[in-house]
Amino acid sequence: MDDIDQHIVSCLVVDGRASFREIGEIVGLSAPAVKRRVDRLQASGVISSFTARLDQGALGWNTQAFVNVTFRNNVSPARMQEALAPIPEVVAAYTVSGDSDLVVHIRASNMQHFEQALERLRALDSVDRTESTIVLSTLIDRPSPVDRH
Amino acid sequence: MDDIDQHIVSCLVVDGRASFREIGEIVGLSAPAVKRRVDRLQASGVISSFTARLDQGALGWNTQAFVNVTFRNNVSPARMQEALAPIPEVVAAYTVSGDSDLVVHIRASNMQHFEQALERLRALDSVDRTESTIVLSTLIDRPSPVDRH
DNA sequence: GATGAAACACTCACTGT
DNA sequence: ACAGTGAGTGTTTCATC
Repeated sequence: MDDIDQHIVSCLVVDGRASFREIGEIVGLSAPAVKRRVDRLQASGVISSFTARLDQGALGWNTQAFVNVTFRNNVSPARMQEALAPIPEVVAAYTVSGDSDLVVHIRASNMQHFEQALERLRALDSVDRTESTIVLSTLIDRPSPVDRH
Repeated sequence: MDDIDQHIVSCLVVDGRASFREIGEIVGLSAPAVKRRVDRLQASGVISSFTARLDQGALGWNTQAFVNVTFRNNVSPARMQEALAPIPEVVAAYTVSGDSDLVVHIRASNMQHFEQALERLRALDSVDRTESTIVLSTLIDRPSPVDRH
């Protein structure tokens, strides 16, 4: 992972469908050389996948919330992940330090739909309390930077 | 935005670099027909961009937190967005209903780096109080579903 | 890492429905 | 309005140096 790799990755974050030749021109490499590096970056897991970013508002998923979950007893992160993965409305989940044990980011089409998803959450074993923070609007939502730090 | 569009979009979420011919085979269309639809989906904003998803842990950005921000006075979302955009550590920001006014998702390379970013946040005009929730581990982080709801 | 060549994909204008 | 076809161009992907 040298400077050129970093440059290639930042190109692909900006445009995930950029051609290898195009990237090569920017970073000063031939297309096959870029391909080999991208293949290596994917194999090593630095690039986990390529995806289309959607404007969720543009197709109906207008309701989102952060749900702080508190457990009754100790639950392993692995078991919690298993339990959350089947709920499609859960787009992200993090174990956290602080008042609650888990922060779950939920996306739904509307409040009724959100309530359904929340009920599925609350029905999970060991869930003691949930506290929802409804999102009013998304100000920023972007990939994290690749830059050196 | 019919069923075929939805199918195409879900293909592109799974693999953002899939070829139009490949997608066409799955959804039962020719490559040019798929391209025309993808172009239209981008123009209409349903697909906002294509990007590489990175494993942030794999290159050093191991610290993340949710910061609940409370304002002293009323601040317009637009002005808040302007103020937050230049801070690279801010990967997401939402106005919310509840105890605080804003939830800011911050990613940094370590605690010291996070503290720097937090100080930049706290230095913004009209920021009254911040309350940070440190993320211990990421259980789930995935694109939201495209399915009908 | 570069080059060259073959296979493949993209993209256009055009045609048909 | 939308899908398919065909042709020209550009891109990917090898093997080789």
